[in-house]
Amino acid sequence: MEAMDDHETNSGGKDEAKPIMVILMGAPGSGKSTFCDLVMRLPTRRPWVRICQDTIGNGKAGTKNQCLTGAASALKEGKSVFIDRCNLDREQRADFVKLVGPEVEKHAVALDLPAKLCISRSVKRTGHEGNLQGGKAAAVVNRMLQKKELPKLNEGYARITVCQDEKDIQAAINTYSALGPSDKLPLGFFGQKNSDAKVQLGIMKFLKKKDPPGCSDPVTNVSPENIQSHTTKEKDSNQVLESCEELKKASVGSSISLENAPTLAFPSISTADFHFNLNKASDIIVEKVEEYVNKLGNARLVLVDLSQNSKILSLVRAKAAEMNIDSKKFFTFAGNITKLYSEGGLHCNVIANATNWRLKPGGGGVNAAIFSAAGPALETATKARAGSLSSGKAVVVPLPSSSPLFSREGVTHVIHVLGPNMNPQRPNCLNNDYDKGCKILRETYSSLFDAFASIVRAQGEPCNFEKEFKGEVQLDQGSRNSDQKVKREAVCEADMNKKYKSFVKELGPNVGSSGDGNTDGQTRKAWGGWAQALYDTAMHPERHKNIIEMSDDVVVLNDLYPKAQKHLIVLARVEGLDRLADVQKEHMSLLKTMHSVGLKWAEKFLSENNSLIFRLGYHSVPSMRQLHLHVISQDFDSNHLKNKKHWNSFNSPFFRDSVDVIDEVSQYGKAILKDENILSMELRCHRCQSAHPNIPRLKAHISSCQASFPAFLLQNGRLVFLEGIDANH
DNA sequence: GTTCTAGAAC
DNA sequence: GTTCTAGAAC
Repeated sequence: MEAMDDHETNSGGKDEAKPIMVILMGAPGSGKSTFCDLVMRLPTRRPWVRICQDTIGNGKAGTKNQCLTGAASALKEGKSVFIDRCNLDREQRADFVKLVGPEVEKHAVALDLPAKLCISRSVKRTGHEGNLQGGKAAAVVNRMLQKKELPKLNEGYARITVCQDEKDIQAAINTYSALGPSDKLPLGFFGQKNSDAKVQLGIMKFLKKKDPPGCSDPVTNVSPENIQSHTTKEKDSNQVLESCEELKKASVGSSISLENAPTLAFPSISTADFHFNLNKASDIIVEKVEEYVNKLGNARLVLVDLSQNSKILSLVRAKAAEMNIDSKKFFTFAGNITKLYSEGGLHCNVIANATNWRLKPGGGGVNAAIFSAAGPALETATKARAGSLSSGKAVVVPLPSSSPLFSREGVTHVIHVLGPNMNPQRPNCLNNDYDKGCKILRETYSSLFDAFASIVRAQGEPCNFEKEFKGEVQLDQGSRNSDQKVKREAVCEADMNKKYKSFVKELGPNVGSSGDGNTDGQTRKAWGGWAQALYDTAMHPERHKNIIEMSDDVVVLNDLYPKAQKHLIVLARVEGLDRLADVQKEHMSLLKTMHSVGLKWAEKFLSENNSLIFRLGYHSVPSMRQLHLHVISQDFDSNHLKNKKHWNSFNSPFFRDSVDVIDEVSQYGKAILKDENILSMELRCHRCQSAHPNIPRLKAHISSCQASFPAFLLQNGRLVFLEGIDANH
């Protein structure tokens, strides 16, 4: 909570007094009323009004509407308000956020204290305004806490403070009581999450379905999106169940937002240590962003600076607005670039590092911060890519999964860039030659955005897919510089050994007949002996039992290790069609046949058990040779489902729905594949999307979760279930 | 794909 | 101490 300990108020601007609305949230007993009392005790500061649902009814139980009316009129009078009610879930808070326009800054202060503490306080107290005391309190608090959703920036708050202990609360009280009538607080997300949170972070966060869009406020400097489920820490299974219900509501009608999109977070290059003129730099940033932002499909660019009062951010913001740059695809963000997800809820899979020519840690600023946050893994991986960097250039470093930036923040790549130096105190200064400086800075941003584009393309984002097939040259900024080792393969450093081993294996006797050659520059694993079973079944079905249907095109068999009550495989019988990556337009009719055969079986199972729900699809990177379609019921009730890979191979974008594959192949001539790396991402319920720390807990949860499936799965026939039987239940 | 198991996490 | 994961062998 460094920010609050410093009493970071900014009374610099002589703005006229502007009221703010502070929405408190916390269980009974968390200390909301005390919080307000303590802040308001100081008469010299900002005029405050406390809107408390327990007292607003004048003896009778107050209503939410009374609170809304009360808050609106206080704000109209120019007073700042505290909304003192539990406000534990998003829906409860939403009406207050919507109450007034962007002219009133909305803050959230969450008093997120241990349940035990709130309960013991509630049980003990007498004379509570809401008359919640004694034995009943425990049950009520418990029930309420199960609904708890920590506030997120995308609900519309300019500032969020999460307090998890008394020290945090005191700091927040200090912050708000020191706030004069025209002072402004730094915006963004403040407050530590429990470091022992059970939430596993992985790349999933870039891919998961999101809250409905539309909460973005172009005036503020915060991301329009935020974390979905940091609230799952320490939840017991009951609580998770409860939150299913909430998510169920939330998932109805939600649409896919850009939060899934690949995102590059970058600092302003050369304007800190290298003293580049801010005005000129902001022109170049906006110019380059405008040039690239529409070439990047859905991918997003985010300019990040540590300070909310950052001059470069406000310059760029103003110029970007002038140029009408799509604020969903480009925005500024005040926060620590190494903690964008964990502290700011912003998902950035790629971050740029303004580094030094030696590509070494240290030197202060962003470079020191990124190297330090990423751990030694980044240094090693960087060394493997390049030994030095010249200005104007960029080098892409895939971040090993061992790096905390990868596991905690979900950063998969760091792009090092070196901008022009205008600081005479530093080596290679351009002596105020801004002609040259601007030219190099432009080149730097081009290198950066090209490098990002190459990552986006390599990840096969649908939005960029078409371009890839129009024969655009794959840019690999990282291997362009002459003074560095050329490593074309965009694989994680951590995978190098494995890949090398499998390459060596490939030379051995185990190689399958249909070449494991390199198409499109990607290394392919050789098939182990154990991986040939399906191939053999396809070629010689007569040698195998367990086959339930056979034709010239396909063989259908029960999966030997079913991962659900019903799990079968529709196997293609074409020689040389080892996996989805081999599928081309010429296989369209085969794909359709496989789909209809799979569908027929799903329908047969449905006729026997109408509560089943099926999904048909392929693994992006199968373990077994020979193209096969999985037809799997969505109960995942099976002892064979044992690990993360099992789960994620059926419940992440790694699983490619047959309907989508058919669309993609017909449109682009091949299917979009996801990397195996995503199999190590966090475990989330396929229905309510709640996160779970391990497989046993996940399985316990899914055995009873009845939440609606995400909207994505309910579309385009991705899920197969009986008409009239609602897949939501 | 599974099985086995060391050692991390609890 | 037990549970769980993840890597290697097959």
